Amino acid sequence: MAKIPRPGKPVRGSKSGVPIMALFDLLGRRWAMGVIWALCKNGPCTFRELQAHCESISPAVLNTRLKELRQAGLVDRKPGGYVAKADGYQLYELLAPLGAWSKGWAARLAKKSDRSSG
Amino acid sequence: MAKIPRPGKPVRGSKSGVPIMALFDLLGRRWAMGVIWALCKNGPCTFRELQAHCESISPAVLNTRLKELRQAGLVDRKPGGYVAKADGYQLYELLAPLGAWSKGWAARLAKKSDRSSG
DNA sequence: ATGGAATGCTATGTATTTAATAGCAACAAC
DNA sequence: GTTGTTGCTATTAAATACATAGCATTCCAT
Repeated sequence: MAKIPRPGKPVRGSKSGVPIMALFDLLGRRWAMGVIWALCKNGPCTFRELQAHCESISPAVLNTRLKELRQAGLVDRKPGGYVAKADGYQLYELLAPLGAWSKGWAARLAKKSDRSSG
Repeated sequence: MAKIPRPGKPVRGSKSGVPIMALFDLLGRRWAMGVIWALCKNGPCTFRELQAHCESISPAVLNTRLKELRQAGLVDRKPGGYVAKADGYQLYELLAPLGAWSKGWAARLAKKSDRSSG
């Protein structure tokens, strides 16, 4: 399986292991942010519920992401399903503003493509 | 080349094209956030300067990310180099808190691995 | 205890993405 | 015309993700 990024250790693309680079390595993987998002929005979920919330993630990838997020201390597994830990929620709260911002961004992009295509 | 995610259109892993999912698709690619980070921290950069700031990104990937970020309206190319556009800076400002947070996260993880490995 | 249903997850084969490296075409200075 | 910088492409290999099937375990009703 993929090497799991850890701050302080060399990370993909960074010898320094600066924390933000480790974080970007962790989050810059398919579905990583989506899983945190889904987990924090919907509360504790079973594996299959989480899979449903992510619409079309494959079990292999979900499982890999969950392992990574657990090793990163963001997610925990309890009897009954997966839960975001304190750090996971904090991260979600930092990510949350992106939700609102992305709507404006989408609108601006839509306008732009109006102009360029019609 | 990879399909570029656009809000409002089906995105990898999401039929709905909800803006946040499009954004996650865009940012959930290797180096995407790192490039925005580097560009906004260091100001306008030439291709090769950007490459240097990212330590070890390959030109092919950098070029791909830059194309995507330009299409997403986050980055612009001017004579003399690449610049973050307004949306790019806004996104950077939303991402910036992750920098501080990641240090605490790193510290907590380090403690945890102390406990588990020694 | 047997049948079903849900659970978490692995296995497999294929496609996509990224990496690593070399190198080209355009331009500028000398 | 040589040397250096620029932005970028080509190529080949490795890593990652996808899609699908399916297994082992647990639960519950019968």
